[in-house]
Amino acid sequence: MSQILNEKLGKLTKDEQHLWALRHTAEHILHQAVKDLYPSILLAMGPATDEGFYFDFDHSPKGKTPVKISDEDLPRIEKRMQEIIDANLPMIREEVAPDEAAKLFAGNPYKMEWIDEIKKRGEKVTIYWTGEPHQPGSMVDLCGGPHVKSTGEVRAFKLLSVAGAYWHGSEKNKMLTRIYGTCFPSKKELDEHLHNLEEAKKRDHRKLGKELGLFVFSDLVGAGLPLLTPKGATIRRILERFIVDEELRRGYQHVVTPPLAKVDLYRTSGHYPYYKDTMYPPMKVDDDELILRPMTCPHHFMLYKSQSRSYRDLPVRFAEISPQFRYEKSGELTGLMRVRMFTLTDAHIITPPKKAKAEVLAVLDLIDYINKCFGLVKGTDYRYRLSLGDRKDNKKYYKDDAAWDKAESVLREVLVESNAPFFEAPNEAAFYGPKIDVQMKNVSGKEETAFTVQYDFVMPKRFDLTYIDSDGKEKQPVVVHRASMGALERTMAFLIEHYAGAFPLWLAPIQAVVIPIAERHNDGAQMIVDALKAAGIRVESDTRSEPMQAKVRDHTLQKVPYLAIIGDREIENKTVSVRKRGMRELQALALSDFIAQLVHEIEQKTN
RNA sequence: GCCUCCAUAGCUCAAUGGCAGAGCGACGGUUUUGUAAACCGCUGACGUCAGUCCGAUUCUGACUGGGGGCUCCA
Repeated sequence: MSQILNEKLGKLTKDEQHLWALRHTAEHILHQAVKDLYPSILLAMGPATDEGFYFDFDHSPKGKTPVKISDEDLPRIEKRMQEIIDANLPMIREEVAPDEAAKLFAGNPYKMEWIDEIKKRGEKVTIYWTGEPHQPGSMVDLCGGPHVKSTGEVRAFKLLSVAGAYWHGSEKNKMLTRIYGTCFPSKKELDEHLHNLEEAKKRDHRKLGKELGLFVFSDLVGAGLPLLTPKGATIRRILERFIVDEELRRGYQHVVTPPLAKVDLYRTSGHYPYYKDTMYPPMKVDDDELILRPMTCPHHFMLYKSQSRSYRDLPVRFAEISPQFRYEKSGELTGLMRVRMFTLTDAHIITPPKKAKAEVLAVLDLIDYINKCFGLVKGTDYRYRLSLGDRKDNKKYYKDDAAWDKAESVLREVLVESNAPFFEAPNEAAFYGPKIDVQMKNVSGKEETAFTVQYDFVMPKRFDLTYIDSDGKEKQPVVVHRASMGALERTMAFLIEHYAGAFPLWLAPIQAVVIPIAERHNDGAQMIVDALKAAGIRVESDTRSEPMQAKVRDHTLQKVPYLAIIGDREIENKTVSVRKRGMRELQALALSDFIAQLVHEIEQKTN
């Protein structure tokens, strides 16, 4: 642990190291303040982070009356922190023998657990004093640092929120109280950071989804079950058509299979024991048990098995816009990001092992193409995660060490060869094999898997998938599972946030609004609408009895890409006055030129 | 699921242990307008179920839904 930290610190610039030390110190000031205000509380642990710092407290130690800390208490804690800062206490490092440390932290099981570990390694314990060592009123904590010299150097900090967090991150352990805060070298930088957080909230897909009328939720329908409005459904339809067309172009065959099946299908696949908790309970129908599908793979395997397959037919690439159902825990649901019924742009590529690598490469190429169309930049907007298994964990992962080694090295080679920025994540694989995940950050900086490519050597065995090779012998293929455009719900959430609701023309649910200035221009406006519709443009006219300024304002707020104003002048000159989103100056265009411009822009998929 | 906070009209927000108020929207009318909000009128809400109280939108609890986290995940 400390080794990893040291490596990380070694790579930081001087300024970054200073920031790290400041945040670490702020964290000590926090727990000192909390201990002052709530003497019965126990310190667990807390780090400095890229965004600030946090600390976990046990608010209800054994034998003590539990205390409750809520957001309302933060100002009080901040005030106490400021007093500690004003006192300008020194931060003093000391190395002590584990047994001596044990005396200092007697009665704190969290610290003792840590000290025991250090003792087992035969190392000394590094502690930090806030104030003079071993003096009454001085605070001490187990900590490797680094810190600034004294608390007075912390000039700009803010506590942000209170949260629950499990000790060691395991839901089997006790839930502790976590306090998040942040800290910067100057007030100005802190304010800037807080301002950025506010700005980020404005592009939250849940807020924009409501403001732009893209989707809603209903208490009666249920949590995690979004209803797409006509506008939201339009975006979804564009995405579907786009991905289906692109996949057909790239040699996929699109199929349709039912979103429910017998439970036995999932027993055969082996999904059932792994996914039971997130699957909806079986429905008894006559003598069968049916289940809403949590994934599509077995359906596609049944299609594959419906006839004998020759090596000449392989790879077979079955794709589907596939609704699937997972009972996510209530606390995990978030807008369109995480829902209980989602639509995966799914496919299963069944291929001889030796062609698997080329197939994975082709999938990465497709993903890069899709992201390019979305204006997403590799490395900044998304990065790859090589999600690996754990040979020791036979419960979570199918046991076949040689197959895992092979599969992981194939995926790693693909990433290296395609020059993709990636990082490796142990213990993130599917139970049937390793994956390459395309990771994107949402508006609050949380990283989620957007798209995925998985190498599967287990299902072919389970389902006895075979093909006849050129030597006439029956062989076993491997399966590449992939979601090229991920789950449409989640992808929409990412796109809403990425574009801040100002969709490029090809994705905009309403591409243009024609605005007649007065009632006598309504017919003229309708002619323009008809012409644009004939060219395939999603257009509406706004014939409300409102001033033109009001109409311009409304559609500007709705982030409509193009407004076309029609009045006496335009009708006389046979033009339209075009106002493009985000542009001040207007363009007077012949109708045919306007249409040509729109059609071109849609084809280019540019902004 | 767990910790914590929240829930007032279609939306954004007030107020209150004793008959809930505004702006926008919707609706009806007047107006027919030159690039980010015309005018008049009218409509409309205390999430659900219990409890405390003479009386609950307000206090308590449960449920439902939502936010911030944890766990989990496409």
